[in-house]
Amino acid sequence: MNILEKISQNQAVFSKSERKVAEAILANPQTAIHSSIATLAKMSNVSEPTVNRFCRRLDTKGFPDFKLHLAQSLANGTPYVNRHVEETDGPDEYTNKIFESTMASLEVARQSLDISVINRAVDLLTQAQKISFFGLGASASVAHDALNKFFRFNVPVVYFDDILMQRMSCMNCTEEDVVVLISHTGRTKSLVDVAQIARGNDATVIGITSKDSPLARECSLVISLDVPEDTDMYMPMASRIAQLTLIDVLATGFTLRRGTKFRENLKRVKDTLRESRYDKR
Amino acid sequence: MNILEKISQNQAVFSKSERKVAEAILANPQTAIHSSIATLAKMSNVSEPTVNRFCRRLDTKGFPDFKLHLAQSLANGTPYVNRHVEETDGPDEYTNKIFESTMASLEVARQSLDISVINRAVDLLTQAQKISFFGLGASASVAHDALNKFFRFNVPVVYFDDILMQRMSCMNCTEEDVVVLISHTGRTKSLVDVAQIARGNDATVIGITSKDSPLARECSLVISLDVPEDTDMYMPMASRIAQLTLIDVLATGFTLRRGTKFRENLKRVKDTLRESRYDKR
DNA sequence: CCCCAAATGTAGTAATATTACAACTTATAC
DNA sequence: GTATAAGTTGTAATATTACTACATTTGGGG
Repeated sequence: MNILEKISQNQAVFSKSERKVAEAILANPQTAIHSSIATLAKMSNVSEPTVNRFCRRLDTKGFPDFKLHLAQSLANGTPYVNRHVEETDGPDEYTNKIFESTMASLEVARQSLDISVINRAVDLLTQAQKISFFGLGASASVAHDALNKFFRFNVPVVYFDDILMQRMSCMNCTEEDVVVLISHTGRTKSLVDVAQIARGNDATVIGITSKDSPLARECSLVISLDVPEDTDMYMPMASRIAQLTLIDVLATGFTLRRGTKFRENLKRVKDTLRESRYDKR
Repeated sequence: MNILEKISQNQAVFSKSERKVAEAILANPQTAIHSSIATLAKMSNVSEPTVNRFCRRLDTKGFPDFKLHLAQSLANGTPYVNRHVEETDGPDEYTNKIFESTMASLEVARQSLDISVINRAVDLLTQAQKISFFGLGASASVAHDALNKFFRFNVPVVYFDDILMQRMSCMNCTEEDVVVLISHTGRTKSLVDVAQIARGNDATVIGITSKDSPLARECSLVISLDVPEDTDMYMPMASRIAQLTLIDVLATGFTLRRGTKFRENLKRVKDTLRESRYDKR
């Protein structure tokens, strides 16, 4: 637990002098971590052992250990967990909050991932005759991105953000095809339909969605991403980034499974792109 | 800057013994922060002053100060930027490495951002009669995502991933239009052309690209994102995530500028979407 | 092979933190 | 009100830890 919060919460437990120390630290934690026990004692107008006792009361081994904990609390850009954007935030505030909460969501997503499922998904993708990526709305751009990645692998790959095209494409599926469906909520009706159609034609359906959703129930394999979505803004933000990172993971797993020679191919693709570019000076 | 990155990057600068220290720390940073200089010296098979010199070479005041920095690096969910995926990595390894390096890149991107430029960009976007988002390849899906976001704002917004459509669209630009061009390298020829056409018609051109690139030179305003791209995989990964997060920032700035009433509109858009969904139990 | 510079280690010194204990404060019982 | 015990705080001694100055070693070039 964050030691700064701990200090402000345990105020009641502290003795008079200890509270002085707490105040001195809270007033300027950044200075505190760069001070010696003597300096901090002076700043708080108490003796050195008092500071030491203060540290121990917070379940640290002593002053140096306490400083380490404090340093870590300060390092986390997110001292107070839910850094939602406020009405009154200026550009620097909302920029930092969005970046920080995006990073935090990625961390949560990473921890919620089931590696064995990822591995299985990579298995299925490498064996596929044809891969389709479908999504709608915000998830459409994720599917679009997946197309861009897997297209380089020289595998037949398909992407549509049009419901009818998605349905028609799935009508012609075979059991050797893999269909990847992307949806944060997993409750988009037409995407659930697409899943059923694909399954009806024996295709393998991989869902990148939240578990226990209607879509999840129709999939052969579900990669569930439990990302806390910031609903304040009424737009998918963090969920989408997590999905994209997952696509990166799948693409990387794909290339690793294919071996070194395959990666030389990739380099050639990249080299070809260079012709459409201005030279790097 | 993250001191763990610094250690792995500066390997070349270190002397033989210093490298031993670096290895010992990288092998088990968690232990390192709880050790005294003597313990760490033993673990690395060097003398105490060597450890001290090692710390100073990393621009810290000494060993205790170094430990503080190290503690802060460990506290951030983002251990190393340079955790490249290896040939031999298993699914859990490459998954974690990709998530971690993505988070690290976001942190780097955040620090490289110029807030005043963001603020200016939000200004321009809110005043625009029509907003266009153009990108090619991997950046196309970012533009696609931007479309999805800004479309909800009830502003005329346009997106094309087709070069000809992009050009034609820019032919009809006016000075009240804003064109946002997305490109990691900023060296894609046809996108530079598009910038010139748009500028020729007095439109405002915002570039989300790397600074000092040919594209940057053609833009009215450049939001530069300096993200270290992992080139091992020959695919844009981190740069794209940073671009998307930047889009989130711009969209958020946009809504904040428009005020509360505007945000109620957004809620209605979201509520409308609900009809296409299965109910949440 | 020798010299010089860089690197590393040794031993002493300085700083910092911890402990033991004494003095003081406060609360409570009589 | 006073005695006493418990709790709090400070002082001074001690132990730990980090740093500095200098000696020794190593390695590379003439």
